Amino acid sequence: MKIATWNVNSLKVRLPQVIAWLQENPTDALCLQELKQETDKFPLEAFTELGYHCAWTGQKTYNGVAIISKAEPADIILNNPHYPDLQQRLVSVTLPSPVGDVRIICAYCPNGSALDSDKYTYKLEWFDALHKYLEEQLQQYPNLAILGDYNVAPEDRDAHDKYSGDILVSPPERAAFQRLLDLGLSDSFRLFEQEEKMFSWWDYRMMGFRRNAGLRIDHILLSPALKEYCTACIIDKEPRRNEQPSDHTPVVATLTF
DNA sequence: ATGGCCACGTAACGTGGA
Repeated sequence: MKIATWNVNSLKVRLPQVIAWLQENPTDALCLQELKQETDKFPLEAFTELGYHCAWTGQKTYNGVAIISKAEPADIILNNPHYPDLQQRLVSVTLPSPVGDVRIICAYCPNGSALDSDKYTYKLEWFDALHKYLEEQLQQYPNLAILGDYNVAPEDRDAHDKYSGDILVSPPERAAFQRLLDLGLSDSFRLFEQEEKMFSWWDYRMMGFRRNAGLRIDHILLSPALKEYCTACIIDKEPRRNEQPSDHTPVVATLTF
């Protein structure tokens, strides 16, 4: 089973790239963030033609998340029942697997903007609410994976030099991320030996990708039960080389049952 | 040369992203 996450920064613009990527990389569950389109504008047919099912929620201009899956999703939950939020950032589904149900959660965590911003406060609150939701979901679903754009680089090695103490790497943000790990979740990327300076996002400006001036902020977290089946986690930098790329690139985990 | 962005909505910039 392959599961993946990709912040596409506008599904309207990136749809051909997502379709091409899926054709090259058959994936059991692909979590997309930043659809930037209303729920009823979602290009369902493009995915159904490829044999995929979809669960999604969108809004105009901002946010929006989707889970594209080979199997039909069950028990779909949109947003966080513990956190009334107009911003569409969370979708959860259950998929079948050889070892039973697997809960897949797709998250687009807030950016936070700046340390003195109201958006930063919102970000930390949002993480607290996510923690509560995950705690509950983990009790219900031992096989759980939460994939998405966390907008947190967990450690110094996950950030290019120029980032220190600022937004995306500040201690409170890292603590919020760590509290998720403290639920028993594992950062699948760190289960394996990896090259140094591996990032999942690069600024469009200042030749960020060329200089590899990036951040690792897109993660796949696995519950203790699911972690046992994880045999690989890679960052696929190829789509970042596309014409008109997203500033994020996919992260892919392999589960071998 | 040490910097040069991108997408959206509404109509030439302002906002947000990270």
